[in-house]
Amino acid sequence: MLSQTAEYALRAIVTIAQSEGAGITARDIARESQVPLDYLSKVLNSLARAGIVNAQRGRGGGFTLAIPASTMTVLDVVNAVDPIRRIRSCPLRLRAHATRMCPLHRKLDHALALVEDAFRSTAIGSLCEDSPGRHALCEEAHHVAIASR
Amino acid sequence: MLSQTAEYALRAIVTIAQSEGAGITARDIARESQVPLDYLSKVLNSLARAGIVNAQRGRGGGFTLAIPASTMTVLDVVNAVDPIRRIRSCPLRLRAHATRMCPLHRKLDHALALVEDAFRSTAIGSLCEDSPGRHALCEEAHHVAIASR
DNA sequence: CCGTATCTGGATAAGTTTATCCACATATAG
DNA sequence: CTATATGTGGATAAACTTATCCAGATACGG
Repeated sequence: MLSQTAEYALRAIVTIAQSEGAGITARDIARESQVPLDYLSKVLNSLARAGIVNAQRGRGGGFTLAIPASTMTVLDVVNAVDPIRRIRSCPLRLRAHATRMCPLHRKLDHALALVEDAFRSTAIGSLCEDSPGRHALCEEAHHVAIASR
Repeated sequence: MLSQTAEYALRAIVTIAQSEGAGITARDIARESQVPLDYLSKVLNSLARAGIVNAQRGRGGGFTLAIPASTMTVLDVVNAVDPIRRIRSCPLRLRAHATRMCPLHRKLDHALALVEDAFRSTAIGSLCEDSPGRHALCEEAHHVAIASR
């Protein structure tokens, strides 16, 4: 549902947010978030142009958040690289479909709205807090990794 | 968010559902739902193999729903052509990310769950009912179409 | 000023989705 | 039985996304 690019962008943002504001290089982000460096560079570039992160070139450079993690939302990040496109008019563009297709597209747009709302109400900062004992996903991944050896 | 293929499949299903159970040819579905015929054929084929529709070859043939419109859900159709893939384990597959990436993926999966629920709770039949006065999308599309002349 | 670390961005390739073309199988009407 | 309408499916192309490579610009440390 989410593009690979958006997934990478979110991983990168979380990694930057967790670097304690000190700045972190693309190379380190790539390693920590398991994203191919060269592709990540493009993504980070998009985020910089969107004003989501600050890029600092040269020795000692790297990336920092341009917006506080407590304020920046998942939606901000997703929209910067791969905007959620709400369905605002019938793709068929025919009045005749007012009673035939549009109930469908209203439903689909409603689902998009749910996602948009969920993303908008989730601050990046809230993804960086330690909440011990509730790490279901990664625990499971760990077991799977072991099982598949 | 939804693939073009899923959008086409849903349009096709709604069109079949509205054909009053008499059966409708791929050509007619393509015309009514504004989907390229040759591509639609593949999609209909997938739906047939998934048991969503019945295909009847030869003269007088066409497609009918294999499940009542009141029972078939949007999720059934979407999953037949382009399944919603929930995030059941951390894509990074590292225990070290239990506290660093997984809060993100839990959130993303939660959004997927919202969409899945919305799709599962919407029967195709409910998209075929006339509900006069609430056709915002197509009305707007009509205006846009006029304005862009 | 020099050397190196870093981001920037163009070029290209690989992979996936979407679209098109067309020969063939199948069923019905007459 | 023949002619025609229809779905099936393989081959191919076009478009888009994702990935890789690498030369260049920029900034800092010494």
